Amino acid sequence: MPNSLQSAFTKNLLRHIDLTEDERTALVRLEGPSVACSKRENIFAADRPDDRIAIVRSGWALSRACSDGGLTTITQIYMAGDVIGLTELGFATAPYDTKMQTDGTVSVMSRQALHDFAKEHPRLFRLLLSLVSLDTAALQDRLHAITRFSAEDRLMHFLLTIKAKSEHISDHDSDRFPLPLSQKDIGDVLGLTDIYVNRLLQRLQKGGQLTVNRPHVRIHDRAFWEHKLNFYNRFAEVDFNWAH
Amino acid sequence: MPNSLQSAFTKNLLRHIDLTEDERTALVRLEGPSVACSKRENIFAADRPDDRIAIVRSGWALSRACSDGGLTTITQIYMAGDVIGLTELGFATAPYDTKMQTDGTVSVMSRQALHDFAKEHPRLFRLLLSLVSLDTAALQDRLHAITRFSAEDRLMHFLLTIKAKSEHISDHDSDRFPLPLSQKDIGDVLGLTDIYVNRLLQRLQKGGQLTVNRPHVRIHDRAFWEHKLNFYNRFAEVDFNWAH
DNA sequence: CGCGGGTTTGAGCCTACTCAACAGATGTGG
DNA sequence: CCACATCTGTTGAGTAGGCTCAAACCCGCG
Repeated sequence: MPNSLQSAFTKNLLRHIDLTEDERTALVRLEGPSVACSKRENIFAADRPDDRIAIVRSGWALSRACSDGGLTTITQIYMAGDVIGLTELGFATAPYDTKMQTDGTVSVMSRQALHDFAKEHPRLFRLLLSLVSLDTAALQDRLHAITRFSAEDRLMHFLLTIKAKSEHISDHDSDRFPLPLSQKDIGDVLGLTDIYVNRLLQRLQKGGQLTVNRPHVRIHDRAFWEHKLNFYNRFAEVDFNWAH
Repeated sequence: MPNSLQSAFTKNLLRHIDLTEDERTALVRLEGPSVACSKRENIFAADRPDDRIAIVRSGWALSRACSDGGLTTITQIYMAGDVIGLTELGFATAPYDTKMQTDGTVSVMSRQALHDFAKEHPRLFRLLLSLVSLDTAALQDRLHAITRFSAEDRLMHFLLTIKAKSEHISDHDSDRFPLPLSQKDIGDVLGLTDIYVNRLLQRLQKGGQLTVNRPHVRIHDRAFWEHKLNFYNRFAEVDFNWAH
């Protein structure tokens, strides 16, 4: 199969292991057909039982936790090749709303299909679990950052994480990377107000540490920031020995 | 097998499904022998490769994220019956330090053993994944609380979570529950200073909302707090239909 | 009895928030 | 294609929730 026709999901797995022809077709079958989803469109709703999972083929999706009073937190960020729903297998109804953040395409399938897939291809399923654990570790890193870092450090930590994740998904070596989030959204990731995010972004730009060129961002001295924040690139660390 | 001899882990699973005799013995074999661990003893270290997982038989264990400057965050709280390491399968080295918080006992096993277990008992393995997802949801709830709640609400949210989790593990219906954490530790969960935690606890006690009787705590009007905070008891929601 | 870990109290300060207003983009319907 | 509404970004001024620093206290333990 020509490389260009492989889904982001398949490419994601190929980055870590070789796939047999059989496994490739199983992946294609698992993903099934994809549907176009436009910005803001709902994928999973936290108020309606839904026994499915989804794979993002293109675009970004976000999960949000909301409580009354308009307090919202963006709990997860999904990019092309990510699976939505693997951390929600124990729930009849998704714990959070998940919506498209950009236009994109998504494949939706039943948990049953995943179940069957796991039975046929235990090795791939284990790889999937390993990849999920990267996101969980990144989530805990973010928890630590939000819990203990200053606002500026939180912002930089977030930008480093997005950079790390987006280059894990599609390796482009430039320091430039996409960030299709409003300042309000960034605040909802970091626990800051949009106004303060604005001031931080300006300060970083005036200090020559960052260039914002919506919807793209460039970090000027990545290594310096990674060192300063003790940043671990969780997505670069995948170990898959246990599965063989 | 007499009920009293079953491990906390087995009891945990039994709360959700019936087990065949075969499955019970497989669980016993998976857990293997347990070792006593005293307070503060290390289980997994973030600086040494370790290809294992652990099951807590008794006592509490905590994972901590630390960065220089003494900033630490408690990322996970493990109680009897919990599995440590299922969210770290993609790492050769554990992303965080995990230590006993109280004296207790723990069973340690290789990922390979888990792998074999999953092959033999896919149904139980899926249940395990479902249970892991509860903790991940609780983690995201905590992220939301820390991100957007006031210090007092964060504290109450945390107490509700501990209460919910501890009664999920061993059902006692009293409003009293164990909390073997210092005020500094609580601060490390919530992103507050020990001093401020102290003031909050006193305020709640003086307001007649809470009784602290170390190492136990009693919430006086749980329903009121759950309503006020929009609290979801994730541990009460387990759905396991997808696995059958 | 001295020591260390944990808790308690007080005083002052700073980070990040609130409120308010405007400017620029984006989008939508007529 | 314009007019209006909405969303996003920008700027200023004042505020407060939770922090810092410092010191005392309590209690179990060697």
